Amino acid sequence: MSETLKNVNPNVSVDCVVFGFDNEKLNILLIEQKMANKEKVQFALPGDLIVDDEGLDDAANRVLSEITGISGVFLRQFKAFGDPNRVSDIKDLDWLKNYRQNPQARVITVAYLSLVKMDDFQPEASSFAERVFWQELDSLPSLAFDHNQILSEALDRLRDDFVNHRTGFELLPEMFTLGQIQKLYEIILGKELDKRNFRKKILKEKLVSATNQKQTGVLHKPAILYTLNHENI
Amino acid sequence: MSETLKNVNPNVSVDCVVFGFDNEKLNILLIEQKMANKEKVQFALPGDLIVDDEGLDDAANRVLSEITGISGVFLRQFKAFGDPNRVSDIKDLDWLKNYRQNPQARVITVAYLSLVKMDDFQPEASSFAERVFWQELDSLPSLAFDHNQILSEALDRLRDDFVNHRTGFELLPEMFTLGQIQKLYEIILGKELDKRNFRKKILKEKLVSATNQKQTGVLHKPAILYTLNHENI
DNA sequence: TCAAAAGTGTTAAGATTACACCCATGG
DNA sequence: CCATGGGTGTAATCTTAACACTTTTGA
Repeated sequence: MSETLKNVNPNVSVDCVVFGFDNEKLNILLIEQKMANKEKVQFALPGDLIVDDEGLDDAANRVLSEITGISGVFLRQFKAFGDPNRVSDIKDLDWLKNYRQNPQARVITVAYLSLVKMDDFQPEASSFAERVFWQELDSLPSLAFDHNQILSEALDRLRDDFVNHRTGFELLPEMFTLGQIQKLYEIILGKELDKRNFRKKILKEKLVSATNQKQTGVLHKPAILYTLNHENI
Repeated sequence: MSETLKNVNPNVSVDCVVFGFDNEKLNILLIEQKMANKEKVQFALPGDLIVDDEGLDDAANRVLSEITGISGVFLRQFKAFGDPNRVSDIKDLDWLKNYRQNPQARVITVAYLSLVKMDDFQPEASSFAERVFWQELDSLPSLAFDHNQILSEALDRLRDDFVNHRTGFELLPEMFTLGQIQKLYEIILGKELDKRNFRKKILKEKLVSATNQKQTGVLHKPAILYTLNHENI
């Protein structure tokens, strides 16, 4: 570890909640902690202490990249978590003793949120991660620290941003069908939508433009392919 | 100062953006820094380092109370600010040397937001505040650190919360007229609203109930007084 | 009688919701 | 010929926006 060189701030960390979309379900990027005692292994969000000459946004990008190999995603700050006991649960003690100079230090974490296409990224574990993997959101394990709580608040915020601030379109392929974009909405919002009403709305808002191409090789009527209208998002 | 006793965390502070409503304008609670050299005095948001056994929300309430005497307000976290140079501007050096054990320490601040009725609070300066006062939002001075930026983001968030999450009704007196509530909206949103449409909407949403009382002593047709419907907010 | 804010309805346009059938393709 | 998802329109309801005159009071 290069922590001694980098002048780590012992009191402030960042944690990254990266949602991944695979056209079917929402997933969440988790790490398995690297521990000598296999019984003490836990799952966690990728996150680590910041270093003293970087901003919070930079720290979030660096940490995500160092632990999971994922870089170039848009990470958005959503909340700071600062319960004085958030890193003093007995379950987390072994990990802290292994990886923190001062395991008792109180740590405030600034949580970041992102939503990506799973296909675009090949997570590779490094640093204190034994393994990095995508976990389906509807079968989440219990996580280290207060990471279940952070994740739950992240999901609320993700949905809010998706409807109110039109984020999330970057999840679509270059060309896509109206069925695909509807499915994206349904998965993120966790509910079904009316096909005709959905199409009317998307087309009226001019979020997408039809190309002159169609799907091929599908076992049903091929759909018209659309592209994003970046100006109107 | 009791900082040495309280085990202050040198790296994390809270700052409180308290908006005050006086039925006419939006104001903001500022302090004037206590400094021997009167030429170095600056205005700032009330804020200070956290201590190590309190949560962030608790810290915000404590700090606001210690510096300004104001307590019992609902403070809502809205963003962490962590630019590595946010407390290293030359203009802030004298204050830091006077009041911080380690003036070079990098400080991440967690910013809180509140909106109160000015009449309900009598700010009283203590700690490093020479003076505490309400400043009209449309004639803001230049502030210490990055406090102008924090304030600007707080205002965006205040407006967003006001329309989307129905906060702010606590600013009304026990009984109020529809004209008063409309003015509240107009001041916070910074724009005029149509009287008939506004009334229709407020009444349809059942946010308020008419009482059988009216204004007295006004130089115009007396208005019906309303109370809040707390269930529907 | 004047000034000041209260109070009041209608219309047009746009947005939202509910709902059912035929179409084109590959297997 | 069948299974699959693609594609389409209408009517009812609700929401939003624009707009002007009369009322009640105290000075």
